[in-house]
Amino acid sequence: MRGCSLMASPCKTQSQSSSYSSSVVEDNQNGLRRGPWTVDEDSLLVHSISVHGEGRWNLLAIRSGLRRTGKSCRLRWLNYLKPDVKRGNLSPQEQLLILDLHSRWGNRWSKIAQHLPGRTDNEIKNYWRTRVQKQAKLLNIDTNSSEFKEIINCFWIPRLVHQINESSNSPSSSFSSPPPPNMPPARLASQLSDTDTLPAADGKGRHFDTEQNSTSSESVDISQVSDPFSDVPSWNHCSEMTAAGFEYPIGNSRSPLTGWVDDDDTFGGCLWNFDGLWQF
DNA sequence: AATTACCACAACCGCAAAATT
DNA sequence: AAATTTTGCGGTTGTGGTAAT
Repeated sequence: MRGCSLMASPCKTQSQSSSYSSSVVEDNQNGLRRGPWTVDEDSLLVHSISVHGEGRWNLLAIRSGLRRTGKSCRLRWLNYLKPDVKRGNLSPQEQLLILDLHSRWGNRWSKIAQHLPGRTDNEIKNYWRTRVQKQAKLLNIDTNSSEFKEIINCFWIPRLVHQINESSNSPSSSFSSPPPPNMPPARLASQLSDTDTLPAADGKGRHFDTEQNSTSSESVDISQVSDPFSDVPSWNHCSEMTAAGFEYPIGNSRSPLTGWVDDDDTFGGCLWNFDGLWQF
């Protein structure tokens, strides 16, 4: 795997991280610190929260003696320090759920995160940007386009389901990202309750693409959301073109060698190459 | 061995809603 | 009721690690 799965502490030992402050910026105007958190700061924040509890972040920041904004403290706690935050790679089940929920809710990261125990909106957002949008970019397709959504439905999701089935069928599977044993199973979209549906309008003025907006302007019909684990593929609505083998969008002259494989006959003889997505 | 490019992720920012005074 | 503060969200940027050259 390239890169570092985690930034501040997991890539480093405690002592290394303690000295990991070269990039910390001191705001001269009010003496506040910015940038990566040190182990000492983390300890201070955790201790302060254990004493005063969560909330009132500005006050907490002052009480703790941390020269950080309340906002920064809140973010650090919620995205990293909170005990139930789950670290590590997203399981195929989680990826599947993200794809499914995003198709319905768009960039409602926090809402999506509510259905992935231990995962933060930031993590899901990063996943989407670094994995999903990367693929879209490679294909020169807009992630909001119907083409891309069809690719998700016809290739990506089936591939994930395939991998999940494979890993469940063979305990010794070498699948690189098995679900954590103690993790509560993430609910599938098809298992969401009615209260999970979107209201007619959230009134928050959040911005998401118009197509998503139009979709989310009405309650989601759960019955129309196929179970991705079902043996009956939900991608059977895919067009003849994609079922027979996806063709590049008109005008896309990119070489098939860079992102596609056609050596797997599992899903119609032509598959998007997702391999990189599995190898975290 | 040094440099460059890319990647994943943590952290910051601006904005708006909600809560409090 | 208005003003102020706090909280939460989504978008964006910055950083360090690693692979490639």
